[in-house]
Amino acid sequence: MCHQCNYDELLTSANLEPTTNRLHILEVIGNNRFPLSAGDIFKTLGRTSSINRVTVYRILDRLVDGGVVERISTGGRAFYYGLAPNDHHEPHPHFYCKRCGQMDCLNPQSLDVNTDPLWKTFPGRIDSIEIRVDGICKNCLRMQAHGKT
Amino acid sequence: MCHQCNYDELLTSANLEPTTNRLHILEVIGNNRFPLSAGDIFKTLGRTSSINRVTVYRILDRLVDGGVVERISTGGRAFYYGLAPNDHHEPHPHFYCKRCGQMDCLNPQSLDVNTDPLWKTFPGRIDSIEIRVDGICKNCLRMQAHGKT
DNA sequence: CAAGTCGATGCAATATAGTTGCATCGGCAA
DNA sequence: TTGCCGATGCAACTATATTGCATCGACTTG
Repeated sequence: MCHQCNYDELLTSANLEPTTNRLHILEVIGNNRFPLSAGDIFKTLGRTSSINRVTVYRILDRLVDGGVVERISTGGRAFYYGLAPNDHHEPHPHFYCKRCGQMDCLNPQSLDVNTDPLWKTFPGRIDSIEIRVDGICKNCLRMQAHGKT
Repeated sequence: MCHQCNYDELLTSANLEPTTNRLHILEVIGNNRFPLSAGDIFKTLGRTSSINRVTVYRILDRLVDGGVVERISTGGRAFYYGLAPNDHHEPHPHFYCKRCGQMDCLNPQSLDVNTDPLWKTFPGRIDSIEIRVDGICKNCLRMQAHGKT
């Protein structure tokens, strides 16, 4: 959830016209405290407005290109999307529950990573570093313990 | 490339019969110095033997379940597979070139990660931590510079 | 205003990666 | 011999994402 980001501004500063659809998508992503898949976003939007599935994909591509939104790979098949790191959002690792597919944001401090050696020695261009923790979330563990697998 | 791993042994110690197909797949993965996608593996095998696409997927699943092979997510759509960390193979981060799709193994020392805070505070079960660096590889950068985009 | 241009969007078709259901084959045990 | 079982193959299917082409509406230019 982000009370500090002005979505309209985020869009224009990425050279993207703030169309209704784009704002809607950005709001859905920004108002969520964990990353969502394109499908999730499509379903959420479908409840209130009418938008084409393809448009969702296309807008997500543009948002990612513009650096407004971050594309996160899961241990599963779909990509997830969250607000890209900016003044209000530190980069942070994610947790992916292999059982329920839920993806969560971890505290930026929960992993202490020193990337200096990499930047000094790597011969190509580095755009981003993604850290994902895979496992079973608290909820699924509890259900499993109760035999409700 | 692994001269130290005995693939047959790796399989049996994971309670998997060392069938020809399994050995072939494990060899392809182990003899490669960077992770491969299921499609890559299928194509490689197809040159010398005849194996079904589905069998490749199924064997890969078993190998991952058995902890012999590691499933790595890319910035792209397919999973990649490499030998799982063992006595001869330290866990290490990977680099994914967004241009050519090539995935590379990075030196285990290239990133210095302290996971202690996470293990202490995380309420669920942690199975693995995946670190991926995305960007453009040396080769693609060079081609770009020469205008051969 | 008419004509042209362009980005945003929609719809249908297609591509890609992976999965499922069911049949068969070969080895091994009863 | 018979029955069982895991490994494999084949075809169909699913989920996710992408492409091609048409349309619409805002804006520009004459």
